[in-house]
Order: sequence, then structure tokens, then C-alpha cells
Amino acid sequence: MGRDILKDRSGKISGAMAVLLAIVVILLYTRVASTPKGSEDTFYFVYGTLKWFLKALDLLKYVEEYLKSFEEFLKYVQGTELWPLIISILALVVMELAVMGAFYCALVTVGTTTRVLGFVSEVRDNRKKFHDPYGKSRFSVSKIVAAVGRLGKLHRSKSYAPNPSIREKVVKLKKLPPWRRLSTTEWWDLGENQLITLKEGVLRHLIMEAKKLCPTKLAPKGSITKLAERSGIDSAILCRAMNQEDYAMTVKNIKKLLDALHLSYGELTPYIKSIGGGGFRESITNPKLPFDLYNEDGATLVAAGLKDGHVRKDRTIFEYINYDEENVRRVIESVNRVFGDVTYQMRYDEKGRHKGVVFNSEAIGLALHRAGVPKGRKTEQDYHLPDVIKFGDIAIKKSYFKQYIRDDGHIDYRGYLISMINAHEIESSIKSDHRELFDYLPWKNRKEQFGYYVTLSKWVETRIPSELKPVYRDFIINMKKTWIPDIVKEEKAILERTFHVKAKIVPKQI
DNA sequence: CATGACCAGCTCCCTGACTT
DNA sequence: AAGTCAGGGAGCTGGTCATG
Repeated sequence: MGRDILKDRSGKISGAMAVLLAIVVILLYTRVASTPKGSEDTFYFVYGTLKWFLKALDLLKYVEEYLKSFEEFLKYVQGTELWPLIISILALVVMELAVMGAFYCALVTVGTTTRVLGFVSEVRDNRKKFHDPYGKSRFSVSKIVAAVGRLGKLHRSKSYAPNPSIREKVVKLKKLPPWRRLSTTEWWDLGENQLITLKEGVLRHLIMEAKKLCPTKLAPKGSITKLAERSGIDSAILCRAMNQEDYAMTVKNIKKLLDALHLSYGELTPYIKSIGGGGFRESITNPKLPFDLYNEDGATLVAAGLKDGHVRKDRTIFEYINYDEENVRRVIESVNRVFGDVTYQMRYDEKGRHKGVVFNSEAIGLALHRAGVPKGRKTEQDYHLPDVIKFGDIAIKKSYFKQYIRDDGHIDYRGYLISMINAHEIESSIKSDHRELFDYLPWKNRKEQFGYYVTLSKWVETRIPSELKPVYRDFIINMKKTWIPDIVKEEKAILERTFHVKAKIVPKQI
């Protein structure tokens, strides 16, 4: 386990010895040193002594290779926030509620004290190749031309060449567990009215082949009418698809066509040129099908969707709102890496400032939604930490939390604290005696229309009459324990398990 | 039996504005 | 300021019907 983590990070560390050494050294170092600067000197002193000691015992030669790797590992983490090694994470849960006609907002801070390995550090250039535990199959000769060729006799044409990047991506879906299947979106998972444009000539070719399978007395070489009848596609559509250049067909109809040809849907994947809808057929060109969110970019997008972004309820569109252009750019890049060449619109507020971005393609919103990003207002519904993150490897988890921190968090470098904020509605859970408290809370007015809020602190408690203090404590405990949204509990668990840190949930504001 | 005309219905593009 | 909801116009296919 430990070894995996080390290996993951540096790709060079190996052997139990290195791990043991690391543990011993770190223990000594945290024990002896109290300030970051002093600790560095102490560390090298201890480490040097240890090395000298090994040499004296003539053991150095056996471990030299491991030590070398270990030193490289140290060099690697030195630049990151791992170095002082203790980073605390505070996650804040903001809860909102409506009381007495007006809306009061309840903010709960989820605090997480933690120790995170290079957590805050930027994504490294040496981005690791994603490791798929289920293995990948090569897209061998099963080109669609060959497949169709089995049915009739065909010759190959250059334009049918599958997209080379897709060859690498074909995953054996049958073996995948349900959550993994959901984090992967195939073209046939898209809405049935989504439009698929195939590479030049492919659609016509498919229809011609299908037509050959449908001879009639009047048309012994195959009839469109008969094919229409057999496949369930309207004859007018087939006719147009055959005669029009670049005709885009709906997912629904392409499925019907492939069924008629007895071809598996996956065979068509490499021949898809673009995906879109009625308004615009090229929302996504050169789609990287299947759209796979089980990687670092996917994790970034899932976090972006759960925090500063959202998936529109009525149209399943992914929108990301963030005034930091850098963040927006990063999200766009991740979208491009996961989905292909994607169209989008920047959003500006009334003052003309860059506010965020909207990705118009329904496919993107759908893929995120399938992976676990809820649609619509997140504060008012229960949702879970998506399985992609829960079951993802350490790189995926890091990527997720990095994006989380960028969106709804901040880092206190001096205190080695990371805070993450999460808002949630608690109005439906509070009891009537809790409401009595509200008369005594020091509400502040946040510009008229925003309503009132209280920042919870020790001082607030002193203002509560003593007979209501137990009620107040009960209220706070509820906020800390029972009213916490599932996702926050799960995030806390993941942080603690993965990064061996202490996470604290702290009610912050009402 | 194949296809053109036509409009219904859908998604996308773009923008505005409301809620918390 | 950070999310969320809303909707019109554009552009495209689906489906119906008529025509040759």
C-alpha cells in the first residue's frame, strides 16, 4: 500500500526498505523538529547520521540503490507543500434555511485537519498514464468495413480509416462494474435525438449494405421501402441519408440501422466525426469516444460540476461559473481532453467581467450526470460523492480535491490548513425548539435581498440565555453530525483514508 | 417505390435575469 | 458574487403526405 503510493508519486521508489526508512526518518523528524525551517536541518542531520551508521556497519551497499531513489523522492516533494508535511483541511459546510418568512442561511463549516502529499501542488508535467484495472483491448481488424464485408463483398476505402486515437481507447465494457460503466459514455448512451455525423461516405455505405439485405420483387437488388419497414426508419429519411452529403442521423435511427445490419454499436465508434443536435451538428468534433471520466481530467470536471458549476435541469447542459479565468481555462482544457473539440460560450456579467463558461453540448452534461453530478440546485438535494472519485486511484482523488479547493476552498499556507466550503439546506430538518434560538442570534444583514446570516463562533454561544444553551449545543451537534450532506461525510472519509489526515467538520454559518 | 415539400419538434447558441 | 432558471431564434432532422 505505502509502496504503491510512493511508487505512484515518483515512479522510482521501490522496495520495502525505502518505505521503512521513510517512516523512521519522518517519525524522528516530526518528533525532533517543531518549526518547518528547523525541521529541515534536523532531518538532514538525522538522515546523514543514519546513512553513516549503515556505512559503518557495512550495510550501505545493500541499500544504496534504495536510498538513491529515496533521495530522488525527497527532491521531488521538496518543492511541494508536502514538505512541512502537516496540512490541515477545513471543509466548511454552508447550510441554508428559511425561517419566519425570511431566508436565513446556515453555514456549517466542515473542518478537515489533514496531511496531504503534495496536495496543493500544480498538476505535474509528468502526468501519469491512467491505469485501467480492467485492461484494454486493442481495436484490431474489426473495422466496420470488415464487419460489413462479412455480410456483403466490399472494398476498403481510405476515408473509412478509424480515428487512431480511438483505437487506444476501446475498453471492454462488459466486464465493467455498473459505476464504471456509468462513468463511461458511449455514443449509444446519448439522448436518442442527438445527431451523429459519420465520416465521409460511411452512412451512405451502411445504408447501401442494409438495402442489399432487403430485396423485393420490384427491386431485387434491395428496396429502401422494405429496409424502412424492417428497420423502423422512415423511408424518406433513408433516402435523404443516402443522397445528401454529410447527413447527420439521430442516435435512435443509427441504432436501428446497425440492428438491421446485425452490427454491434461499438464497431461504429471509430467512424464518428461529430456529435451535435438540431441547432448545430458540430458541438463536439473529433469526439474521443467513449467519453471516459475515470481519469484526472474527468475528476476535475466532476468536481467542477459539483462545486462552482452545475448541470442544467431542463437541458442537461454543463455550465461552469468562476470569475478566475485561469480556472475556466483549466476546465475547458479538461473538457477538450475528455470529449474532443468542443464548442462553448464564455459568460459575462452585467459589468462585462468574465464570469464563466457554458458548454452547449448535451453530451457533456449527460456524461457528467451519468457519473454522478446532480442536475439543478445542489443545495436542495441529497447526492453522493461520485463513485469515480470514491473508487478512483490516488491521482484521481487528488485531482478532484484540487479542483474542489480551487472552486470552493482556500489554503492557509501558514497554518497548513485547507478549507473547503459546502452549502446545504437544513430548513427541513430543524426542530421548533431550535427556532427559539434564532431570536438570540446576532443576525447580520447582507445587502437587503440576501437575507440574514450568523457566523457561528464561541462568542455567539455567550449570547444565548443559559436555559437555551443545551438547545444551542444540540443544534450545533446536529449541524456537525446529522444534518451533514452525504457527500461531505464521504469526502471526509476519503480524505482521511487516502491522505492519512484528520478532517474536521465545522459548522460555519447560518 | 423513390423522393421532394412542408412543418413539427428538437438541440444549440446566446442572452437575460433571478436566487442565495 | 456565485449559482440557477428561463427562453427566443437559428438550424437541423423526423415524419407525413403528395407526386411522378
